[in-house]
Amino acid sequence: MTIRKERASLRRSSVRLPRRRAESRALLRSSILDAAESVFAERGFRGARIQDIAARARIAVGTVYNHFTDKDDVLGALLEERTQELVTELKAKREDPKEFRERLEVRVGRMLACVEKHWAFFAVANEQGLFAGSAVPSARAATRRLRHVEQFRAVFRALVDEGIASGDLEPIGGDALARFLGGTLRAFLLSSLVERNPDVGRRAATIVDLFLHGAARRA
Amino acid sequence: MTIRKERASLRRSSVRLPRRRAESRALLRSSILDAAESVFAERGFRGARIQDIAARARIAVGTVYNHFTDKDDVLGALLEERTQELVTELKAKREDPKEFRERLEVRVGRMLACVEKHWAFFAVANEQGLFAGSAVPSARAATRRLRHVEQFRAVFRALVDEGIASGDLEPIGGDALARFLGGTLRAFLLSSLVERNPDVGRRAATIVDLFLHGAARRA
Amino acid sequence: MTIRKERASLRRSSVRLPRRRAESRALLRSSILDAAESVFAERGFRGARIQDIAARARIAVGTVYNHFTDKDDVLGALLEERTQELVTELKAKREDPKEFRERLEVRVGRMLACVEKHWAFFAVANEQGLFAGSAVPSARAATRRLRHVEQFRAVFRALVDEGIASGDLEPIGGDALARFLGGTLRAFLLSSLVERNPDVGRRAATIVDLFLHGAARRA
Amino acid sequence: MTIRKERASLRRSSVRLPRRRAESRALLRSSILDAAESVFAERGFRGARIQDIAARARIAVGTVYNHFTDKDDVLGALLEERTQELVTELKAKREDPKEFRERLEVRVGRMLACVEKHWAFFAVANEQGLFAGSAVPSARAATRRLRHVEQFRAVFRALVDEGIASGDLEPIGGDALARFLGGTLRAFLLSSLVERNPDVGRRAATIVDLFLHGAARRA
DNA sequence: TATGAATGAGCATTCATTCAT
DNA sequence: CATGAATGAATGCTCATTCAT
Repeated sequence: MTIRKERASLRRSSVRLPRRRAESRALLRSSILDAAESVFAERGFRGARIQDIAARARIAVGTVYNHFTDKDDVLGALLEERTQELVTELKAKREDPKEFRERLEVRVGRMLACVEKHWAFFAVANEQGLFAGSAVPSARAATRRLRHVEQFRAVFRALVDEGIASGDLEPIGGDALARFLGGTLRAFLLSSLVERNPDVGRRAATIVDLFLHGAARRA
Repeated sequence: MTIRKERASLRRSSVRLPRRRAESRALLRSSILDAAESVFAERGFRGARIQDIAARARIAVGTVYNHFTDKDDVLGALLEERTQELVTELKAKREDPKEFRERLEVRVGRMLACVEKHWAFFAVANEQGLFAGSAVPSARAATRRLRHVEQFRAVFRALVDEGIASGDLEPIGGDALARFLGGTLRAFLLSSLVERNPDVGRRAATIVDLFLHGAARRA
Repeated sequence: MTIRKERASLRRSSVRLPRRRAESRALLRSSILDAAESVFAERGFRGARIQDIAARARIAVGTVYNHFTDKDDVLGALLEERTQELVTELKAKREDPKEFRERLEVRVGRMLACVEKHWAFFAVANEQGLFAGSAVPSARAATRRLRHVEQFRAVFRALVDEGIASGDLEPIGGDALARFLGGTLRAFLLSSLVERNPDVGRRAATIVDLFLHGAARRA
Repeated sequence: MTIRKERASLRRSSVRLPRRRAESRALLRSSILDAAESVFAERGFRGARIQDIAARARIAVGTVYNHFTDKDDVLGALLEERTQELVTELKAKREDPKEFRERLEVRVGRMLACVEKHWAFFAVANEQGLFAGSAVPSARAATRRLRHVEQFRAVFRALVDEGIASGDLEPIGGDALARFLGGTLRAFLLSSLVERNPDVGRRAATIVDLFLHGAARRA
């Protein structure tokens, strides 16, 4: 309704209309992905019915198919989109502190925040084995997923390599450390999902501390 | 048909037969669970067809229903059975060393061995959120699962509590440490699944080391 | 958009425009029918999607519905249009020769030419049972079709009746002869579709010869 | 019911049961094909719903899929089965008369009888272009169909070649004559479908007469 | 009037479950 | 008990049709 009025008053150039259309198209696509994210999270990929996704997005089934070729495509697009968003968030930023431990804390904090926002995606990603292959869904999706797994791994790897380079981490295999970091994060991410503890900063500090110095009693 | 006749002619003692029957029944049940484990691991719970499970167990579909009420029941029984087995394996044993770090290594080692043997179960358990709730399959199964999750948690918790009690671990929240241990294990378990590195002992040492002292460069 | 503006600037007489409009309307309608003809021929009526027809006519789906009430109507209009055209072509013309055999040859020749031009329509007509009821699509269309079948039959019947009247054909039932003529034509029409033999005249002669004297060895 | 009783009284050997099963399986398959034949004939291939076929066969939808992989497979099997039956019927038999015209009459008569029995199949075959390609259904079915078309052609061709060899037919191209015969037959077959004239013999004579001597007035 | 995205009824196909043998 | 064919509800996907622009 609002949109229609806006359009009427804004009708200025022949370029305007297509732009609007593209916008609304993108909006719809995005709301389908949002709906899919939550339905996938609730019922798992196979348990999710296109009908449910459509209903949650308040559109008709057919409309889903105007934006995605099939169910696999919805999943693929979701992983693509969210992975991109998250990986961007996790990469180093110019304003990040220089000292390793602080850098780590900042970035782990960002990740926790992300997860809080997109916990549903994490459930999906986990089911799809994004954090470590488990089930074997459709072959088509599988190829696509590999790329995403790699992206995540690369982020953790880069983080760890930085630490090794700066002499802040033990020069054990970077791969093992990356996994260790991932595992530590994961352990607390999952509990965040349940507990909804809002103090992200403190948790980040705890995580980083355990990652760096372990659980052993310190003198 | 043939089998029944043979049995009839072999009838030896009125005690013998029931025992045989019970044995063969248990054997069949067990082989169905084995089949289910691998099929669930390959295709996920919803992706697995009773038909596939039956085929892998070299029996007819109907036979599955003579042993389990429905698909959910197969999953439930599988989780029950394997969880039992694993938890038993993970609990302290009398012959375990007394010193904490060694105790830990021995038990982590046992766990790695378990996983190697039952990697398929871990895939299933992971999908079912046994290690941290994600997807929400059938409600019926959900209740049952909670118990399993608790059993696993309890094992880790006990392990960590021992360490805290003996003064070997920082007295942070036992829950957090239990999660940390779980996460660290998980990180390496998953890679074991892929890499199939046979040297369990060395990996256990690495894991325990990281758990205790973290990844930071040591002086 | 552009088109509308151009039109607006070209507005010359109040009479002109409506005529133009009517013309362009008819043109569009006709191009939709052309598109429909080829798509129906390729995929059959039920297999043809309005979308395909629109695409082939280089218009939007909605436009099809501005000219026809529904898919059945497109088919109906197509049959109507083409049947009319063909029947006109097949009827006796003033310049046709008087002698029966020659008349026959001329008209069979015309028919062959028609088919060559509208082979796609024949495929459609055949599917619709225009040459002999087979499938039973929608009831609405069925009524309409009957009229077309009758028109075709009438043409053949008239041709044959002429021959009987002039004493050139055996006075067996006119209906049977009409069918025989139709069948003979059909046999060669279909091969024309495939072979694309351009010598219409010679084929017409062959057909007429077989129709008149049969396949038996002549002394 | 009857079957069950029979079985009880006949239970003799372990071979008996499988044989029965195979029989009932074949029976079911056959009744599905019968149902499919009539539904395809009524609504066309695409218009026919598996549900309709199942209903007409008085079975559940799923049962259709226990016997055929998909809808295309049902069509394919139908064409296969019936084509085989018909081609067999149309081939020369030892007891056929030696004289060409009589041979022809006998065989044309057999064909008419066949059609009367399987008129529905002819409608299907016609839609599928078995008698002359028109619509283009699924690619998978297409390959299969080609074989059937060829079988039919071969039968007509053989018939005509016999006539040419024996000097009873004009040595025009055998292909053209085969088509002519096919067309003539077809013309009357289709009318049989409608008229249900039972006197097969007389019609066969008429057809053969027209095929051999044409429609021209004889002295 | 042309456009093309949205709609949702309709259909092919799958698969958990039953049950006669 | 084991068997496996039959069942039919459930679900992904299609496509004729509508309607706001």
